Amino acid sequence: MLARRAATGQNHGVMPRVAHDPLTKKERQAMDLLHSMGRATAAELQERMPDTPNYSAVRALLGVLVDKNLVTATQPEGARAYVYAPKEPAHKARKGALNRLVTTFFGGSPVELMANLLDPAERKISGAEIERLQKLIDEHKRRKGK
Amino acid sequence: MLARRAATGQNHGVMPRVAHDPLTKKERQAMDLLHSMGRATAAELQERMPDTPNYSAVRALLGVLVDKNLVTATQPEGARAYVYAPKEPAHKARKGALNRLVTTFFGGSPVELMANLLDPAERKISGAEIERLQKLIDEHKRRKGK
DNA sequence: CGCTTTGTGCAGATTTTTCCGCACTTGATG
DNA sequence: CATCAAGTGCGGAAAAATCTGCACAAAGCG
Repeated sequence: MLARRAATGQNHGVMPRVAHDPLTKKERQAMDLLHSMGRATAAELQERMPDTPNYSAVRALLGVLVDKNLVTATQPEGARAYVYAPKEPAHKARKGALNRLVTTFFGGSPVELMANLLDPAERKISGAEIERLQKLIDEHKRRKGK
Repeated sequence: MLARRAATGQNHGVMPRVAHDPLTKKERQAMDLLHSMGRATAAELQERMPDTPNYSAVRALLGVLVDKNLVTATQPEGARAYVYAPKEPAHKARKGALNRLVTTFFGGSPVELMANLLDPAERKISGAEIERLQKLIDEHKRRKGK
């Protein structure tokens, strides 16, 4: 695929689509999956896709993602199948998603979000985890306070 | 609109589409806005929509959301224009979004997420906020720890 | 009243997404 | 070497989403 090569390596002739327009339904699914998986081949992704679409369909989907410059496709040395991965570094993607969530659901207040995570009697958080969290907060206090 | 009436009130004949299938691009935008706004008329929503689509387009969009049973359309007593609002109670919507985020970006670890919110030297959190957070944690410790 | 504004209810047209098939290539296998 | 399995690169077709343009109703107003 021409587009893939262009997106993966340095591209000259063809400026890839700007695409800060939100993603398509399937595109979003694929991206989320890729983010949680780190990287995957078309086949691997297909497995975890809702309604498991046709292999060709998945490949096509990945193709547009590559065209949009959101995903890289690289061919591992000894392997035949392309491996796809989100182009945006994980930490940035996280930050973005987090900000979006905070503003659309928690009126811009991160603590409000955290409250939600802590509160609902859902023992989702282990003691050890809480300790870690406590340390983070201490740290934060130290850095900021005085 | 027939569909709207059916969705808003008790619907007999027509089972609305199940629709926990992911939302469309525009649908997602609209839902997010509605969530952050609480409620809005078609015109109000239109204003805040990216690329400000045609009024008819917005109305159509809202229409499908109503059909999918994700949004209610009610006609306030003295007013002419319908007012649209997310059907799912805010706290549930939040929880859902949060869970999704945690699993797709933070390997299922809420604390990892919080760390991200605390860490990056981004003074997003005021001292007072931190205090509140600290209290929440104390609370959590008390409830859980023996 | 007439006129203007703001909305509603369709019914399609248009544009995007999404899906699929097929010819071809390549590595493995017996 | 013949055959299979797994991939790839298109090229459209099929389905969905999105947008738009009326015609008509109800209020607001000079």
